[in-house]
Amino acid sequence: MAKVLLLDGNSLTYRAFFALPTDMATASGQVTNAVFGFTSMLLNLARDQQPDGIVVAFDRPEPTFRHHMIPEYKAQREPTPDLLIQQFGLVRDVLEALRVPAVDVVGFEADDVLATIATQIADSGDQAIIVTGDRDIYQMVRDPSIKVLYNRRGVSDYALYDEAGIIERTGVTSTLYPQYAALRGDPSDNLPGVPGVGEKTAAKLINAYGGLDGIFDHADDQTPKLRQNLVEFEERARRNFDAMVLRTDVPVEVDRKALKWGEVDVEKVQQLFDRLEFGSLYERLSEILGGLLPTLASEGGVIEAERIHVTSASDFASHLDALLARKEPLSLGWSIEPDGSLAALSVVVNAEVGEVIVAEAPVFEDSDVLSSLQRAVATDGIGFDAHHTKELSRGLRRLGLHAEGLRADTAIIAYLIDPSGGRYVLDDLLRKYCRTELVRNDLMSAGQLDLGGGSEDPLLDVARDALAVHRLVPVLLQILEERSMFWLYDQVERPLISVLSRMEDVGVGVDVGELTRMRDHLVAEVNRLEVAIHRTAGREFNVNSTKQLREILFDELGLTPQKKTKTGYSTDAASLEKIRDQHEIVGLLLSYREVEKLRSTYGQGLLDVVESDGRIRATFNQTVARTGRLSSEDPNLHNIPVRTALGREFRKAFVPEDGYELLVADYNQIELRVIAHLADDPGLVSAFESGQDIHNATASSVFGIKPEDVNVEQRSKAKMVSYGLAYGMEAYGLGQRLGISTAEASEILEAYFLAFPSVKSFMDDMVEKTKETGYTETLFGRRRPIPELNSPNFRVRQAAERQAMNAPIQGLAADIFKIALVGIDRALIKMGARSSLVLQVHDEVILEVHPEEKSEIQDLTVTTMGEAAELRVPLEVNIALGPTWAEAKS
DNA sequence: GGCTTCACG
DNA sequence: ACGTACGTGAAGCCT
Repeated sequence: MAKVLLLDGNSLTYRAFFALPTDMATASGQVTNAVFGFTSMLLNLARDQQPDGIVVAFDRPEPTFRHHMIPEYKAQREPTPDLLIQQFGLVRDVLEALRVPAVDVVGFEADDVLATIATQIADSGDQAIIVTGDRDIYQMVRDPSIKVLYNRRGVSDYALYDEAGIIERTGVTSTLYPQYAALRGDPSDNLPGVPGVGEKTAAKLINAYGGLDGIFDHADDQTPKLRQNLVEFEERARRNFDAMVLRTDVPVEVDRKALKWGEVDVEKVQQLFDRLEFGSLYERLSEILGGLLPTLASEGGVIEAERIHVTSASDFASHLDALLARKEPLSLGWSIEPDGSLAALSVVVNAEVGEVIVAEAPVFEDSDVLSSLQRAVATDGIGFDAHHTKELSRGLRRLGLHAEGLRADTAIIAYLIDPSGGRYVLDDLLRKYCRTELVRNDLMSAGQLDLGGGSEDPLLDVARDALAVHRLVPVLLQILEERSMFWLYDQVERPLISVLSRMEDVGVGVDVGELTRMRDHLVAEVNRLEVAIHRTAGREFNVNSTKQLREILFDELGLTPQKKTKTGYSTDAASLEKIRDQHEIVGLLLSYREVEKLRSTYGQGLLDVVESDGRIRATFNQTVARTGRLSSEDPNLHNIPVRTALGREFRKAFVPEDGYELLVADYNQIELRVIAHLADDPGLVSAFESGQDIHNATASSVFGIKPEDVNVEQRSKAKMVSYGLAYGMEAYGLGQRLGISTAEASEILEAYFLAFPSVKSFMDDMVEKTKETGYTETLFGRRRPIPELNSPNFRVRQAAERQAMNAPIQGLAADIFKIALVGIDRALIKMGARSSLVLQVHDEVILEVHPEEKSEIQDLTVTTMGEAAELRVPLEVNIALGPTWAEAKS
């Protein structure tokens, strides 16, 4: 039998407000007496009653009566003070953080809602305890399923009533209480009853005649004075009665399965209780929850590395062995030399006293150290936690160690919790999630000169990192669990770290000779074009300077400016394209821009980063893109040219290891398929199921013509619409890109939404849902907060709406792709392949495959990618092999 | 370090 | 009247 506490939010907050002084306020001046009192009551109740669930109901007047935010409590009272009104919002915030449902129903008061819910609970065989300072609720008491915890006064004076208790207190049974109260009135509420009828008389009359009807039928039997009052005030008593009877048919449904007291939103509780300066309540809550909450900063949370052992190899190995015997995951800190080798490693020994062991590079050459370390970080070992483990695992790999036993990567988890969170520096995370400061300067004695250039003691910092990780891990893991994001972490992001780590190590082969030839050719072209541009302009200038270029084009040559940027007229390609006819220079500039871009970013840029073994090793970021995608830097291998013939040449310079081939596989239209799935649009789904060219099919639907009659132009328009739509594009933008008028673009858009109506409603629903929750969510639980959705700035809000439409689409595509990547890697390991993954580009994977493994890997790649997720439409994969990236593109 | 431009999905 | 497609990273100019 479950026990549920039902609280009257209005009544209790009201009581708390008048019981506690209003000078109780935060440093910033917010009065908190009522919200404090209410929260304190709730925590006491939770502690004393040990309920399974808690629900809080609030009054919700009809909108027409809304001259006040809440009704004047019990009608005839003085207006509710503003200081109290302010705090109702805070009470709701507290409830949200505690994950206690707050219920209100338009047109009903809290006690009607509670009466209804209590009846539902009782009917299903569970127990309800209603907590309120309003005596009307007495009528709801039923043995044994409904009890009332009546708040007599203040915040801690309660009486628990069962049926016997009600009879003892009032002299009548709970069911007769409304009639009793109607007669005697409620002096404390200024509600008059029948004069001359007090508690005793009311009870006597009710019990003698069974109710108001009987009493008024027998009025003649009473003493003359009583009789006269009864006759005179019958109508008042009956009115009282009508107002007194609680409704048990309020349209309200509480999800009983979700009713679980105790699973609080740790992050929100921390933030809110910190803001409200509820340090003591936070401690009490933590105690009630069994000490699960991390310390608040206001409680003086500071951690410091107290004792550091920089040990010899044998010391370090034996320390590690002792730690291994504990069978608990190690908390590690690390630092890496510029060359990528492991510089230092730290391990928490005793977090309480800040004891950490640290070892420096030469120690890692020792075979005992290596074997102990390998046991620590192996899959079948006890595992480890650390920050940014991709870099750590690359450092360990250079020592011949396989760090596959990762449990928590604090950077990755922090990213999953909030992908907009910036750089994920340990100190910041510790402050944010543990309200704890990491002491970074204890060796820096006063008067010592800071010469700059980093920390005064890098080894100590490495030790502190390990302590920070140790503190953070339980908090972060709990948040993942609370948000049902553990699967995404454990099955996708965590294994992906190792995949990316090895891809970075493997790198991708480059034909330096080919690349150099291309670069040289481009340099010559750029020079040729530059001369031509200077000649045409009539003088020399820096063509790469938009500022100087603006002068030439718009001042000296008098060309027509198209649009403005923050600093002046734009010279971007779209603008230049429009004025191509106005002057010979424009075409030259467009060519120059194309060639110069290729020369600098790709020709020179790639040559600059080729390593001595003829390979390029980029960094694949897993904590950058807010949608869940990966990114690539140093160099960016996600934007190697492909759209123009000249640019595409660069892909010929991407080659496999000698004797291998490149295998390229990409998803066909994955984002559109994701839209079809999410919107569940019949037209779009069937277009994909039929297997025909999707843009052709779309054009056919949009323009109302047969698929075979669709011309190139119509197909490209349809394609543009399909993609633009995933970004929340409007008619203007479509028009710009199609080179047609906004009106014409608007017609095409309308036709599209007419042909695929679910797509439109899906987009609208996304924005609506995100406004409510504050974040978008993919099918696999990846979240992206979009707070700007409620911005008062129209422009900001509109941009946020587009993000809310796009994030679930791009995010789900990213989820699917990551799942596929992990799956492919796993399959390669399982078959013991010599072939390796070398690149990934959002929906495309590139492997270098050994000829003998070709067909097996081709099969497993197609299968793994195709089965990465089960959508309403098939996931189609294009795959091809070749001697270069260019030639392996189908 | 901000701005502009442009490469990719 | 204004602004107008999501997500990245790099090069180069300029303050």
